[in-house]
Amino acid sequence: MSENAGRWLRDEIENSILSNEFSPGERLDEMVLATRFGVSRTPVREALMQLDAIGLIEIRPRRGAVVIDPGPHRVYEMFEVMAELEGLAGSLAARRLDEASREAITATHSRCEQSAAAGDSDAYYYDNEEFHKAIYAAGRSEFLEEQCLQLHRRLRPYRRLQLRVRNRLSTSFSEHCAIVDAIFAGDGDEARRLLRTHVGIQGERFSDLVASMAAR
Amino acid sequence: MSENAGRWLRDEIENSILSNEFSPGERLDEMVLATRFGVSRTPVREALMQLDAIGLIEIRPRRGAVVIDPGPHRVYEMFEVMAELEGLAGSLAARRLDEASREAITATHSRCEQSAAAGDSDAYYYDNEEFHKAIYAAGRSEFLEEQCLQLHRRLRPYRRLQLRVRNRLSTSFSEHCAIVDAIFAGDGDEARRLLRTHVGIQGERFSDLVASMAAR
DNA sequence: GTCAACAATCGTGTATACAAGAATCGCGTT
DNA sequence: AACGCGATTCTTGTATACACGATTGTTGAC
Repeated sequence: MSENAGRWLRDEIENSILSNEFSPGERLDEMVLATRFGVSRTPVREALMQLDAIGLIEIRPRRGAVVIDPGPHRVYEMFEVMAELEGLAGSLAARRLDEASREAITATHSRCEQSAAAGDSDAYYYDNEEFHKAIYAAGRSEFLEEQCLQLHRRLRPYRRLQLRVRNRLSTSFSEHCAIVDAIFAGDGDEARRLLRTHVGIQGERFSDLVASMAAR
Repeated sequence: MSENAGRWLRDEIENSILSNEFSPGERLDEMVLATRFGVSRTPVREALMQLDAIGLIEIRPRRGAVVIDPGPHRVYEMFEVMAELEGLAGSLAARRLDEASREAITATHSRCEQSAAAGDSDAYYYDNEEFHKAIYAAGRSEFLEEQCLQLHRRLRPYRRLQLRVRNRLSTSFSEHCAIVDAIFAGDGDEARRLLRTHVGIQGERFSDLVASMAAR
């Protein structure tokens, strides 16, 4: 456990929410959490306050905390913003690319290629994350990178669902190829455009998302 | 005071930080805050946890909380992200504009015109905020609107400094005019482009920002 | 039988007490 | 006189106790 219980609990509960162990709408009882993690209510409350500030849960005064249920429309909005931020990261990456970032992108990109070829969607899920993180880092904007990582984290469960859709693996990878080309060519505008459409969910992909969310 | 002390304190301390009453780097002593606001340490700690989660302060384990000092470079990065988000809001606004939003934009825009004509930079500062908020709202994306408002809030002190720069008022207003035209014409791409350059700080405006930050 | 009002219970909000690590100050040594 | 080491003090981290509002269950009246 981390050196202070509050911080540790925050991560612990956050992971439980993002891995769907606590379902959206579920009530989070302070005493239950406290006994479950073997601490008093104080650090539990501090963790909940932080999760409320981040927007993962909602604390209604005197009525306890519940896991926020974004709903399909809001998830769509979040992907829309994510697409925009990733687009910016990509355009910055194209302009500021250095040797280390280039290698990081190449390495994660080829790992994606292998997973896609193997049809291993779980492996691709992980490699895809690393690929995108490499692009965030290549943009050389700490604030942007943090924002991207945070949103990426929140959207993780939905992204996972998305990947299970038919043909998504090969489609995703071929989009990656074009993105890498644009970044390596220093074409910021093209990288931005490609990343926006890659990350955003338009047309039938939105129905896919809704369907997979309803399936839970 | 709000119905619970923690929430109230969070807003109170947040405002104190954003209005520069607590300077960047300053140490926030729990007992001092508690006695100052007439409460115990418990709600103070809860407020601090939330501010830490938002990114306004940093709580170093066992060593207390300090107000984060972004530094010019990080502020630049934040404006860069803000520009991107506002660009998205503008493009959405252009596509989804309805009568109510159109009127809100028109109203705030004309208030900006009056303040700019009067050379009243304090009034313009406020009207400008409302104008931008009207655009966020017109985009019809709750999540995006929230993100915009939060970043806008955090950048408020620096924005204020910016406005004092010579000629900025009239320049800003003429940019507003073009933005309004693009949105009302339904030209999302143009609105996006104009807002990006309007909000972003490039070239000499970055030096202006650094200079005004150093002046504090 | 249904609805409303009241009471009991449960859970959150706040204060306080205690424990433990960090910072500080003083003393001793070189 | 300067530096290092130790004790003291101060502040944070956690637990517990208490108070108050919300929720729920029960009883009574219509």
